[in-house]
Amino acid sequence: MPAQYDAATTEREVARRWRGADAFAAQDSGSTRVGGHHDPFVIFMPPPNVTAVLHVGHGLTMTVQDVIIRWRRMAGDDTLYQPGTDHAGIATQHIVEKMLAAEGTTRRALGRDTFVARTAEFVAQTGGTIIEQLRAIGVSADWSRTAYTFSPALSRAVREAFVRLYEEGLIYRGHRVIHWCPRCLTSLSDEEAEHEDESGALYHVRYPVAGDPGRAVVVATTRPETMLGDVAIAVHPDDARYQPLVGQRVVLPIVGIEIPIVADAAVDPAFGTGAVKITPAHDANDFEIGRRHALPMPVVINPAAEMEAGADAAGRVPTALAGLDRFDARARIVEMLRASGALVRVEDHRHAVRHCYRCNAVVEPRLSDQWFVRMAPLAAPALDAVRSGTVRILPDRWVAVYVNWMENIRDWNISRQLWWGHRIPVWYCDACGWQAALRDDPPACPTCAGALRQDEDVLDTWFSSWLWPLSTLGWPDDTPARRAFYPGDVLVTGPDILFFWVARMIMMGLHFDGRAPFHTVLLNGIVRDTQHRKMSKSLGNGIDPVDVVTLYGADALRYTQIAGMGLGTDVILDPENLERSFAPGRNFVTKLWNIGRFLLTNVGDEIPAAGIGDLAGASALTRADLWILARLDTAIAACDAALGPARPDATGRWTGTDLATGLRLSEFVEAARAFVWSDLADWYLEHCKGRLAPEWDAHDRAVARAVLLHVFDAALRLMHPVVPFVTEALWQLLPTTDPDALLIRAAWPIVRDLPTQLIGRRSGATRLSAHTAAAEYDLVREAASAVRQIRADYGVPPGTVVEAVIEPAPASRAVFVEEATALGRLSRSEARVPAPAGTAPAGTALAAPDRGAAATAVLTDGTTVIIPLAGLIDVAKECARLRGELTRLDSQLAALRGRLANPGFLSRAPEQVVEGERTKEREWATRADLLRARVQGLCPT
RNA sequence: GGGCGAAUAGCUCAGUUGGUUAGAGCGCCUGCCUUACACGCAGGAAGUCGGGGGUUCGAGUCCCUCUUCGCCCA
Repeated sequence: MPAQYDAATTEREVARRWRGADAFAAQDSGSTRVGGHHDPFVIFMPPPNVTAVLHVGHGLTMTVQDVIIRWRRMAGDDTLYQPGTDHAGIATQHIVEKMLAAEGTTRRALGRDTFVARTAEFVAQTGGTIIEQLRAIGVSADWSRTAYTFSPALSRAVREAFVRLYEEGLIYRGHRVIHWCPRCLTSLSDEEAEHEDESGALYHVRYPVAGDPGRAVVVATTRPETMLGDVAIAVHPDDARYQPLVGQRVVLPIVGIEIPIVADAAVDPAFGTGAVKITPAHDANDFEIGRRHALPMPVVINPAAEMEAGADAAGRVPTALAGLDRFDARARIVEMLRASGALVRVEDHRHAVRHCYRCNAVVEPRLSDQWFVRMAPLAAPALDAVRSGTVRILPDRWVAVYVNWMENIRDWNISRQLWWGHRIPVWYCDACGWQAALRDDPPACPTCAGALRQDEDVLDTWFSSWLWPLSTLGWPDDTPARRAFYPGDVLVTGPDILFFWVARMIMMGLHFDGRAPFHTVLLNGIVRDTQHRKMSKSLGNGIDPVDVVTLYGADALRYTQIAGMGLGTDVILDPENLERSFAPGRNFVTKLWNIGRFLLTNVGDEIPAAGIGDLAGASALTRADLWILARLDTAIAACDAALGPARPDATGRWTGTDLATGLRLSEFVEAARAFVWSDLADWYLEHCKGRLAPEWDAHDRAVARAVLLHVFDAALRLMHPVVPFVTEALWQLLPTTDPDALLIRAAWPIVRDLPTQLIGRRSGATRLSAHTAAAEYDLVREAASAVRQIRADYGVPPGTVVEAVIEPAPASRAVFVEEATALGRLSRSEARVPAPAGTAPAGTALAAPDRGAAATAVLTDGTTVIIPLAGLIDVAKECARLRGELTRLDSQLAALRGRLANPGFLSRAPEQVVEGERTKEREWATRADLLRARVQGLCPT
């Protein structure tokens, strides 16, 4: 075995083996739902944009999913990790349009069909990039099922869904003010128009009353440029200041026309002056007010966000302003208002401005015709699914956010004025006015046989994404995959697409299948830099996971991300210092490798004659063996507790604490890591060094080898979901591994029934429970630590073997007598346990070492460890050390005794707690007495 | 403006229904190339649990309040 772990070579080799064994493949026939023998367990990968390159956000989410799926695969489930990409309408069209621009052409010059073909070609060339990158970080999805939202099969699902919803009256065409991105030249949904706080201004403008120029109404607005489209002023009906004016008319400055003053309850009397201008074509609220009052809706801003007299706006845009960008126009209009004296004042004003989530341009509200999904009927069951525990959200604080959104749901604009996407399957007959949504392209109008025209727009990409769990499994058809794997289990993604995607998938699953597509939503954190800024391309603070894989290996990347991520918390990484960020992962992988190296070189190729069960039966296990086996059980239990439960019980609903239990991957990896490093490597391996020596008893050496192999094998299984490559490579090297077996499909470790009794090889006829033996070994470890601490305190050179005299507490005498050699090895000491006072020959106990020149430690059970350190000891220092400890212990004891003297505590605290405190009091008192005696014997008063 | 959440060691976070001496990783300090590993080993320092008040035998944990920060929705 090479001394240095070579991640690149190993990962390539292991990946090849997995590929050769088709290790990621899900079996339709394996699911219990279709008569198989394994519970299905399904994760739908959030499809990355087909043009995307892997970033740390993907890396994190996909790694989380992969850890979960590998865990369930080993636990025996029939796992499906469903991968794929989405066609990303706006983003992809953007990229191709940029390429065209570089070639000096445009999509309009090419025409729709040519442009779409060109884009498809681009996707075909580059679309596989992110899939290859995901493979490189070890994502074990079933790549044979890789789906694509724009594939014929998934497009059919999209069309079917549209037509059904249309037929059900849940899709309709609406005429209203929507969010418009003037750069992408398309409409956006509410979710795609993101709020961003900006400092702006509130302009107070004077609108003189018609026929009475002395009087005026002052309105406050943040967008003065829209005034060209004003059709009214609105005030609250109860606002006493304006009541007399309602019904009168004011003169619109600059334009010079008269508009009415209306009363509407939607006006907030406390905002600004309490009077607002109404621009129905350019503000969603104003649109509603305009409709209520049957006001005209003149359009004064064009799709490119330039001032232009559009529908119903003849004469409203002065030539001086026509063609100006909306922000330039704002400045000019403010100037004009100021010059005419209409501008009363301007005050600073912070407000949320909507921006396009793709290009960040300021969104322009625009009056237009769009297709909408009626959301309330779909939201009700989806809301109920979460409320009833059919679907849980982790961390559970997101439930409130989900509920809040669902309760205030608004209809979803699904039209996009793009060419790259699923074209809306609605046809119009201009001749007779016939209109329909159709599953198959119609040849001609069924009513008048006239020519048909298909809707020009395409669907929001999310309209295909919300079908993902259904469409990837073959919906609308009743396929074997769908029968086996729908509904799925866990959905992992970032909270930023909770509404965009997760909530809508739940709606579609419930609507078309009757069952939610998964029972658990896990929202992971966001990857940020050390200044807590979200990593992004535009900030240039990103980390390329592929770089990390090259430098440190995929395992290091995965380990670092998982270990650094509490449930739903952000992961902080330093893009400037990859070494600092990823060293923990690399170091852990190296540690595992070196444990394997030690073990394999010492254990050799022999398969142990006996398994753990046999050894226990043969009473061959030592205290240390039972200790490490007990620690392994503890670790497995801790890992299981951190990860599970995998699914709700037979009722199909999460209840009680299960609503917020499990999928704590950082706790899982920490439990496994602590076992590997702190228990196995730091203690058990060190302990075994003596037993593996050639001169050691052959039988006990064989026992140690068997235990080592068993424990390391289990450790590799526990770690495999997080660091799959190095664990698979090491596991292949174990002599106990079947040549055809793969760790990826090996069984998840289970807590075993530890042998309940031990007749220790060197402990005569002592019968001990495994639990007691393990607890006794903890005492040995405590003694070793005490010796090490004294060594360090007194600067004993590491090579020097010191003498350690143990005066055991009566109950621990046998332990220390039997484990003296082991203790010595762990602490570089010659440990001896003198016979109890009275039975030892005079002068052999503690006369030999000068007690005055010794350092002392008192263990928790009352055992005293004495290290004679003639020449090194400093009585004053030792006294200070002991007195310090004694003082600390005494003050704690005083607090404890105070509690036990409190009648309220004794009468009201549970018996168990009181008893625990009493036990503690006895132990502490013993220790304090021993320490006090030592101080009195050693220290001058 | 409405809603949700957070504040625990220098940093990132655990801390389960109130009950040991509040933990982990990283970082920091000291000493070590002890033949698996210096990507390591051993030892160590470090927290008035954001401030104030309350409930309780007992509060990091429950309640109120203030401060600061984050997210979602208008």
